[in-house]
Amino acid sequence: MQMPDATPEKCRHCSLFYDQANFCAKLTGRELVDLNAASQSGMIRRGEMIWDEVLERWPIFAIESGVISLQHLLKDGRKTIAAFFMRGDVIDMRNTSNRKLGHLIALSDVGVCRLSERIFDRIIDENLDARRLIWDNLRDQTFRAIDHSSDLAKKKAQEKLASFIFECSHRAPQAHKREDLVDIPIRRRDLAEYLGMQPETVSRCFKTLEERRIIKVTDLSIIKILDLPALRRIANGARSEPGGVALCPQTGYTIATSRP
Amino acid sequence: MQMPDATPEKCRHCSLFYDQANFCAKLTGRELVDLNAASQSGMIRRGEMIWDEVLERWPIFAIESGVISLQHLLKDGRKTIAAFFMRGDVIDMRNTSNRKLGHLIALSDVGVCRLSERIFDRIIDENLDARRLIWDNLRDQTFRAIDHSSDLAKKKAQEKLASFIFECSHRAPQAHKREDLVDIPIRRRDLAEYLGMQPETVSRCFKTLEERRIIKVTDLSIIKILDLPALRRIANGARSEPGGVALCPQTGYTIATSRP
DNA sequence: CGGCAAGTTGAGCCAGGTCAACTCCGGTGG
DNA sequence: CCACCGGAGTTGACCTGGCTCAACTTGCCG
Repeated sequence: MQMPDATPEKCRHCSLFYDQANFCAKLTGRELVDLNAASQSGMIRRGEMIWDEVLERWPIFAIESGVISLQHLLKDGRKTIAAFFMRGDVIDMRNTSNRKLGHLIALSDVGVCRLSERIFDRIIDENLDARRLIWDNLRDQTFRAIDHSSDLAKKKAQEKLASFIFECSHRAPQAHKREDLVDIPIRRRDLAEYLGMQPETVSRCFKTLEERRIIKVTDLSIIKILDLPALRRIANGARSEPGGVALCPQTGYTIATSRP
Repeated sequence: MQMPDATPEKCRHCSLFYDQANFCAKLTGRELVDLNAASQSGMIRRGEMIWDEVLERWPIFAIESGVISLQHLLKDGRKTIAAFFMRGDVIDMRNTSNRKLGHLIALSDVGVCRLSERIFDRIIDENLDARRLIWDNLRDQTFRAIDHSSDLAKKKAQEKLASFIFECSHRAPQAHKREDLVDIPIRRRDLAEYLGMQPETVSRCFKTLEERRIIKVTDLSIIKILDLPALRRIANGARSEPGGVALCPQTGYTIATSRP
């Protein structure tokens, strides 16, 4: 960016380049040119998966648009969406054991930029800003996954759905965002698989939330939050009493300070 | 290690130092001395939590022994163990949003080494091996969390338990490990919270697996695997038919190659 | 306008949550 | 040494949230 004229043609049309919070925006002109020369961008259509052979050749890639999912398939056909990745996520699939994790399947049409392993590593080595950003992104992925685990573990169907609405809201691109409108970027059935429930149950939960005047489902992909505090309470698992209950009802642990 | 004599006293008794797969083993003598001088090791007893103030001061630490958990508490008192960390894990809790994630609570007596943020960053910047290792560790944490999510999402109680046994087996320190003996480092109730089920259900599942001659529970913390293939099948969700069913029973997706 | 995939609604059922009683253990104090 | 206690784990009986299966509606695309 110190040399805007040198910006590769491809990158000039890529949203990753213009969003300051993304990897490409942190690169110097030279780095961008090098990375771009050795990388390739492409489009994956909804339902397509990234084959292992492709991953072998291009284990690192950035999502430019759309949603891609990491799916597990159980032997008897049950399917789970274990995580999904959106614009700005950089996915590093080196390390064979990780690749056994599941299949990368696009949940919508997805724009990806496959990065050259060699150049990527070189940039990570040399460019502190870029390294920090990648590191933060990976840590975000970690904590997001951990968060999701805890949603799945103990929450009821409605609570999971409420959490999911907030997750969508937080992860949506910052631009043109309205507080009360949330975009659901994936289909109901995928949503169900992500939350570990049945499409029927998802449908029923949306209905209940609408009946309780907490949300309004405008069209299938956009919901409007009518009562944010209520939705937040549900997401946080406040079961019946809206307020008044002690926040930390001593669940058996003797919580003491850890000696420093 | 180029200068073994310079090895700090503390480190000479620390298991992290001797295990080649751990961070400290990758450091040069000088780095180890510097890091050690600015760090402090300590012990956290079971049930104690790491307070936010301590985390503020020491956001990065390595686990030397024991098991520490990241717990969420729902408003109505339900509790979840979202993840747990064991020997060799390096936890980086910088970035405020992550800290809202939950509480770090020891599930057993835990030895930690709190690392100086400054020196840690310096080493990461300078030492390629160390950086790679930390990066891999973080990526492991990510994929482990994702894996765990998918366990929670679609698996039945027994299947989750089977998966958990394998998780314990994989994560156990490499040394003195026998193929068929698995150490369960946490209590039943914590296990239940990790797997999103009730202690009663955990107990019942262990019983069923014993009755089916798949495992043997020697004492509460050690189980012996009697029929590994069967256990693996259960963990992978092969519902009834042990074999013969098609592995990928086309569940609706048109799976096509992604254009490279 | 037909055809197909996605989503919704309804009815019935069961895995696992819930509650209560009981056992087993290690620590403590008389 | 034994009686007592409290916390962890187990067992049993019951009940319910959400899964299942099937029929229906809606929306999209050629």
